[in-house]
Amino acid sequence: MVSSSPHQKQPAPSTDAPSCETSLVHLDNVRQVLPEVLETEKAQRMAEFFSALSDPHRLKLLSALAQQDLCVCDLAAAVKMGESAVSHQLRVLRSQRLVKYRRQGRNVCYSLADDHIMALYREVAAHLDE
Amino acid sequence: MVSSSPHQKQPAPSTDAPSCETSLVHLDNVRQVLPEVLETEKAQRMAEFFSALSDPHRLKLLSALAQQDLCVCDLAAAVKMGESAVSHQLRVLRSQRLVKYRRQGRNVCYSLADDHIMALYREVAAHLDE
DNA sequence: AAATTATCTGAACAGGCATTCAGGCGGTAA
DNA sequence: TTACCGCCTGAATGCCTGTTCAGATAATTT
Repeated sequence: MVSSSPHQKQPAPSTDAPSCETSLVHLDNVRQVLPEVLETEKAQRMAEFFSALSDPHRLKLLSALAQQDLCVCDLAAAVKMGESAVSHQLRVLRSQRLVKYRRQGRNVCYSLADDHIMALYREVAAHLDE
Repeated sequence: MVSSSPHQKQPAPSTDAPSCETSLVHLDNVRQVLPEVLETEKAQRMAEFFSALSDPHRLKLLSALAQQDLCVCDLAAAVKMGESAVSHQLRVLRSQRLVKYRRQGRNVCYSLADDHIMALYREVAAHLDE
């Protein structure tokens, strides 16, 4: 740790360029944190994952699957959506490997990808109920 | 558990209306799962929470704050965004109580709301690296 | 084979969200 | 007080996302 409390004007940066358009940053703090900031690509992937969970219908689908494996038409009935809409949403969940599926006759049976997901689910539920 | 494998045509439902437009649902499954499906309001709140995490810039901000508390202009420098944009994003994070803030002189210093958030963060990172 | 059922897909439209720009507010220093 | 700095806010624009409808594909039944 270097200096920590806000704003004693940085005179002239020793090595790097100032890199800040308007405000006077605390270069020490920034330099310390910068290498730990999530890389863009990783941040992107993580954002896509959370994005898959950021829809109430998809969360309902997951909560239904947490109970038992179900085929598309049952899911549609359970969450009261059209089957096409469900199919689209399941595609999103699949793309983030949140659910698995297998054919059973002419139905397609969906299930949670792993328990891991449930753990996360409960973690958030706890946060919201705090 | 009642019957579980797909599609032996339900003849006439005993009590409830069929409630499905096109496909033949497995009423047993649906009835069993239905009461466990996330209520709309709760699903909504949870979706909003995940939505706050579904942006790479916000995740970068959080990863920076995970390292140490920072004021807005430092955050902007750390994640290479404009300060106004950062401010808008911080508002989102605040609205979900992901971050706290306090004034320090004329700066506003942000920090993670609780460790809880970090646990969740790591959980997801693990899922993505699996 | 033809018909039926379950699911998926693509295009089109509507609604919501992130970014930018301009300006405002609160705190600090001269 | 006046000037300045850090941060916030609101409106406007462009993009991304969810839903719907129509049609396609796959598996089953007659």
